[in-house]
Amino acid sequence: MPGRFALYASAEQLADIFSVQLPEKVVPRYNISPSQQVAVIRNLGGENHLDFMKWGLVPSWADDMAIGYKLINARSETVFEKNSFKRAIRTRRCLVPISGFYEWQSSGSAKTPFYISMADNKPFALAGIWEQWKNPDGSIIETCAILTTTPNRLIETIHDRMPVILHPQEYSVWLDREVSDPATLKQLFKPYPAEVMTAFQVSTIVNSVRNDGEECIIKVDSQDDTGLLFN
DNA sequence: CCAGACGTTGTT
DNA sequence: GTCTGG
DNA sequence: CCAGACGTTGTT
DNA sequence: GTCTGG
Repeated sequence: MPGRFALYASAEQLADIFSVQLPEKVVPRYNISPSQQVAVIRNLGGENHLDFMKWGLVPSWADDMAIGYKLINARSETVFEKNSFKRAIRTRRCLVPISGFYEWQSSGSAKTPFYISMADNKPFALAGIWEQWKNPDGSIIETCAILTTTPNRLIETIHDRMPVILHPQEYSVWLDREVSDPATLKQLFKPYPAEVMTAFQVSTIVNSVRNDGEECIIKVDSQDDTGLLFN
């Protein structure tokens, strides 16, 4: 997956880490869901830009935007082969800056949300692709999706997939529109090292997209989903 | 050739 | 637009 | 990803 | 159960 993430870094922090020119003001978000506007970083004209677009990729040939609800993730193993992604992966790649993401651990019918981030709590980048779709009214809609891969040793205890997280030294090649060679890009599709990441259980408050407060990332004890009420 | 799909996750 | 299935 | 709807007619 | 909305 993931199907939910958070971004609460300051514009200054993002400018520093992602070499973004004139970052727009980024409002802290703790529960970013599919179909919502997300921040992405693209390289346009040799400079990195921070833009906002809808999460859920709508290919140029789509009849309507509904398909975007399905295309929030792209498997890195097959992204060069799938009709919906093959054009974007070659020439329209982006970084999706986040503070952390959520994964739900299934046990029988129970689903327990976990918040996963870097141990140093710094923002990092997911590998993303983006598209343009022409609305019948003539407007251009920009959308994006994130790549997934196999989990690392930390995340495999929670879930069987994780997003492709890029190392800072990989940002420039990922954003370089001159690069389109699958072999080169596939080298980036590996699980991020578990040693520098951390995960903890959070309240099911995050289950509802209507909740976008800091309480989404408050740690709760195992077996105690009501942590917020009693802490 | 044309028609129809184009995706992932999770669950069975 | 491009691929798969029939 | 999860939550919530799943519908039409008629009226405003 | 399945689709849509967020």
